[in-house]
Order: sequence, then structure tokens, then C-alpha cells
Amino acid sequence: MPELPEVETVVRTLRRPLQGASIVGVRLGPRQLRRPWPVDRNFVFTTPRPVLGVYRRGKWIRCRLRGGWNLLFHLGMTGRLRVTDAEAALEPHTHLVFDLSPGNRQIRFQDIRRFGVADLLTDEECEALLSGEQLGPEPFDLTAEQLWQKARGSKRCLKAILMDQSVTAGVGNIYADEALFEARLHPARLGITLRREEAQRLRNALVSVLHRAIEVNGSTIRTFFFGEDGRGGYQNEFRVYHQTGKPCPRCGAVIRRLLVAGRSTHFCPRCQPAPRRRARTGSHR
DNA sequence: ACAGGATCCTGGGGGC
DNA sequence: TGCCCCCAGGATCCTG
Repeated sequence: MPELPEVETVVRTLRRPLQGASIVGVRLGPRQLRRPWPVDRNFVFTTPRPVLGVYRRGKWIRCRLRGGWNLLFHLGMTGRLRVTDAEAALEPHTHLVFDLSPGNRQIRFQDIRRFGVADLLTDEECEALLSGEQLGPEPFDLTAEQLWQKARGSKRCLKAILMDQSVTAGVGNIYADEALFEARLHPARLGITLRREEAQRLRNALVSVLHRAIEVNGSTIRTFFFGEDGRGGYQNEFRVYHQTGKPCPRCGAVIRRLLVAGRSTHFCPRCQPAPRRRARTGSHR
């Protein structure tokens, strides 16, 4: 499940092979993604489109092309984006192929579950989609104060707030759990109960977890790969995610799994104390 | 208004 | 051994 570190890894991997390359054609696979590719814009590739740069914003990948056009990708759950030899056998679930020049190479977009997105947008459309209006700041730019302000006005739990892309962009299930553990905050705590210093802890935890995950190319659980066969390494450093039943690396208590905000959530019941239930007013016990 | 639930999609894993 | 069911979850739409 590609989140910020995995998407960052894919973007960094794409940059070298796309340096100085142009896209000269696009072809569609037999099945559509959830958002159909805009075939009425295929004319864009009747002239070669040099790649000006590849960027990440949250979990989105933007490939800027000459002439004010952009390829925009989201890997969803199982998306894979890479540059291959055109001769290489077409992998199953390949939905889009972009022919590159020079060299006999292609960009291929695969996605087993088809939760992903691939689109061709103008600069204006692309920037509107990735702007601060739609998407919160990158976690590295998120201040503790901003996080606290968002949280204290919300009756949602911390886990849901962290995964809300309009609060901060790029956090999903894995790094939400890992950051909450690092900050010693229970995932089901309500935003309104977050204290200022806890917001600071959470923000710092999130940034340090993400930086470390980027250093080791993200997490490969089952389906995340980059380049030809690249795998992440952060799954070897998970402290709570997918660690149900194992001892907490900090205190030894047994890691538990819970459904929070509809998502499977992993935490240490001792390091991340459960929110105290509010005493019922006017009644004893 | 806002929060939580259903939905999409497929392969893999668990259970019988 | 084989089959069936259920689970995983990002974003969006729906419902209460």
C-alpha cells in the first residue's frame, strides 16, 4: 500500500530513466481504471513531449511535460509505475503504456486492483488538484500548531485525522500507526482531547518515521515494488504495524489490533494508554 | 455540518 | 488437497 515513503521512492527511481526522455505515444490496456483515461486528449502525444520533471505531492506523482501538460498518477493500493524495455513481456494488469524516445523503452502503469489513478492534465488542472485547497501540507511542512488546530476542532480520532489528506498529505495506515506509537498516543483518542505538547510529539514522530522510511525505500509487504524488482526495507523496522501478538519493542506488552476509523490499527496498550471514558455527569459509577 | 459506513477491486491466506 | 470466504485499504460517495 504505497504511502508517502513508497511514492517518494518510486518518484526518485523514475527520475533517472526519464531524464532527457520524451513521451511519443500512449496505449491503453483492455480494462479501464476507475477514472477513465481521457482518450480525447491523446492528441497531446502526436508531437513528442519531453519530460521536464517528476515530482511527488502527498501520494500523487506528477510528471511534467513540455507544453503545459502533466501525467498524474496515484498508485492506490497496488499500483506500480516503472520504466522498462519495450521488448519486455507485458505484465498482467498493465493498463497504460507510454512509449519513450530515445531508446526502445516505455513507462508502464500496472494496477491489480485498479484503485489507482492515471490522468492527463493541464498545468492549471494539475495545480488545482495538488494545491493547498484540496490537499494539506506535506508532513514535513506541517507545524505542530497546525496539527493541533485541526485536531482540537475535530471529534474524529487521531488515526482518522492523520490519514485525512486535507490535514496532511501522504499518510496512510502504516505510517499513521507507526507515528502514533512513536508519539505514545492511542489511535482512538479524539482530536479534541489532544494537548498542544502532544500535537508537537505527534508531528515530530510522524516526520521522523517518514524520514527513516524514505531512507530505506519504504515498506514492501506484498505488492510494493519500485523499478525492476526493488523492495523497501521499512517492514523490517515496524514497531506495531502488523506486529499483533508480538512484544512491544519499548515495554514488552503484547501489541494489539483494533478497528479504528474502519481500518485495522496496531498499537501497544501500555505505551499508548486508552482514552479515559468521560464520567457520566450526575451519576455515581 | 460532520462523522462514520459502504463501495470499488483482486489475490492471497485462513479455515474447514 | 481443494475450495470458499473473507480480508486488505485510498479515496469518494452516501447516509444518519
